[in-house]
Amino acid sequence: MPGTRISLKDVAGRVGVHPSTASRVLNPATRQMVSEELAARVLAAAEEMGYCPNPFALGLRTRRSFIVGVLTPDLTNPVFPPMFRGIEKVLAEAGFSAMLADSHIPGVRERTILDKMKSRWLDGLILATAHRKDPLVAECLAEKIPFVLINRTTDDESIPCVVNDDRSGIRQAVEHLYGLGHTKIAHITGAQNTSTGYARFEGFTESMRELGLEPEIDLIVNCETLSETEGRQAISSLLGRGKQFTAIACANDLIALGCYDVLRKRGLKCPDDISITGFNDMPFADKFDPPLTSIRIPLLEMGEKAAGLLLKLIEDPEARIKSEKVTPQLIIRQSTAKARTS
Amino acid sequence: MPGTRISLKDVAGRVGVHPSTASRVLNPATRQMVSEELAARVLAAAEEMGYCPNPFALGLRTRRSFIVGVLTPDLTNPVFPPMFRGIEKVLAEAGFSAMLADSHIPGVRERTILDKMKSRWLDGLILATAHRKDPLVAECLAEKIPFVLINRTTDDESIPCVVNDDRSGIRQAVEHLYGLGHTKIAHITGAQNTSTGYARFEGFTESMRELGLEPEIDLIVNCETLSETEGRQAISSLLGRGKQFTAIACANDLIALGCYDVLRKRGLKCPDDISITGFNDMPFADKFDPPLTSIRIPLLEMGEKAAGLLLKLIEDPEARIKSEKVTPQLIIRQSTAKARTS
DNA sequence: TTGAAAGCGCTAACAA
DNA sequence: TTGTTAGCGCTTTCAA
Repeated sequence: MPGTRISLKDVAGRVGVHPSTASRVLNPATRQMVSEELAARVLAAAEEMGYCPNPFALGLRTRRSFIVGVLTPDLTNPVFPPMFRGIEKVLAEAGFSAMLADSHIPGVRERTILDKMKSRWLDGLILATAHRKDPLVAECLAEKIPFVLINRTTDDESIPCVVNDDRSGIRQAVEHLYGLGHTKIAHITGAQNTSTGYARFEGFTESMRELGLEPEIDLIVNCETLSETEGRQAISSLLGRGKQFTAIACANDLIALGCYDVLRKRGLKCPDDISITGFNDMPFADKFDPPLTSIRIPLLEMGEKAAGLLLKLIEDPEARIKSEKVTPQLIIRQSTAKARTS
Repeated sequence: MPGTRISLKDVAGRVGVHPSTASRVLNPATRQMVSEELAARVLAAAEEMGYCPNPFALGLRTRRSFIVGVLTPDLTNPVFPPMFRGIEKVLAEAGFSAMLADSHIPGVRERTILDKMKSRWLDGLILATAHRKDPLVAECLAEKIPFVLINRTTDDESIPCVVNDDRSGIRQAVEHLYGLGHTKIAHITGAQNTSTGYARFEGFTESMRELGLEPEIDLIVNCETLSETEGRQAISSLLGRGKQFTAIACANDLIALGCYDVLRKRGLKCPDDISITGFNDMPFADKFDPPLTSIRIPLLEMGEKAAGLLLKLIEDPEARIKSEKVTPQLIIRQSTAKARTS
């Protein structure tokens, strides 16, 4: 940026030492090579002159940018801003900045974005875009790029990630519904090629069986995208099958909202006719009509943890990183109620 | 990033030319200096070898990073993700990337973030954090940093910005309420040290007067932060004043949601007892209870325009940039209804 | 403990 | 039209 451009040479000149000496002082790791008295003078001069290392020159030498790339699949999905905030907070504390790209359109744009991020020599990547089998993840792995997955992971469990315990989440929803007397419970899934969609689906069938309820194939509908639109289609399909059910466990809040639309349009009442649970506990879920029972995920914490893992990995690319799984919590509101005994 | 690190020298070596020749070919602006035949060979080699310029070396020479910094005051406020998406889209098309920082806590963190962004030699800045008198904006101006304001502007109208026509927005709300028979209309403002809060307040009093309604000081409450919490406090204060009113024009949807809470807790009905309008038309405003009448802002378009202006400014820092004002639109839902004639 | 010198990869002024 | 050279600002080896 324009303005003050004080170089190391300027600082060194002011103190009357060689630039390399000034460099040694300004780098904490090499500071003890320099006499205390000199170091103090250099430090004072640097401070006074407002010295600030040129990131290009620094990067050219050290191949480090102190920039981390963050890839989100859809920033307007309210789960991502808190995650990003957590990420950025931890990064900033460590002197890193975050480059954010929102792929929005899956597939082609993800590819482009990754290429661009690679070309920028970032120090690492946080990917919120992973699929269960993801060529981009495989590529990062092959190229030994330090990276961490967040929110979703891949089938390869060795990859460092920070995810929510989706099985636990959906189980809490199913048990809650069962506790209200529901036995005919439908599930609208998330995309099965994402770990979240898949884990929630598996968690659903598992917990149903544990309760002695056989999950019925006619009561499960797939959604490829977590959106209101797909939610509307899904519940319409469900209602069209003529199979009775009194509750739906949705893989996501947006899908639940899509269900709200269709129920209202068809004159059905939630929760009187059909109970609905969401997933994510998005902001203002308590303001919906009816307030949505959902699964709260510690999003900020996930972001912080992901950034923490990545920083470790950047420091030592060979480090054994332990993935983290955070625990979600059922938030009961008014979209779920006792099953009608009709 | 690790992996392939093909330098210009490598490409030149393969073709058997001097690195500077290869450089000339790879830079479209200087390509015509090189014979077509040679240029083609260099281009082919670069492509084949997957050459990608080292951004540090490039930046060191050209002082350009092709990175733009974006500062938001609160990314979890749903107006910002669409803006960011618009920004990033236009930037990406021009080969730029976006560094995002969310100040969250106003004041101190904004300062830190700006300092860090400056230290990174970004090519420009998009600030969504501006206050009417903003020392950071003044600083960017003084240091001749290319920057554009988005969403909010400052009192100094010469600064390039992309804002919404807030006066028009609030006027639409007031006229809508008036059309429903409301004459005792309250206003919960946004922070008066932001252009949005101030313009909405001014727009409110202006349009009230134009309708022959004198805005009453007792029916106007200030909010410093656009949050549900402050909205709750504001409407509580309003209700406590004992002055009658049948409608509230809120400066923001979050404030309106805070109002919902208090009304419900006190057993008052919206819109039966009190009509409420929001501002921003946040996602899912149609799903609230009741669906919120609000002012829709073309957020994506604002982001795109802001990025467009900034790119112009980066290309020519002396360019005369014309600020843009986008037009909002009233979206009528069920939080507003005919005034009771009691 | 400090200074000198080389070089990271690139561009641009100057030479040929 | 192409090659040579210098240098952007920094770190790091080597020498003193």
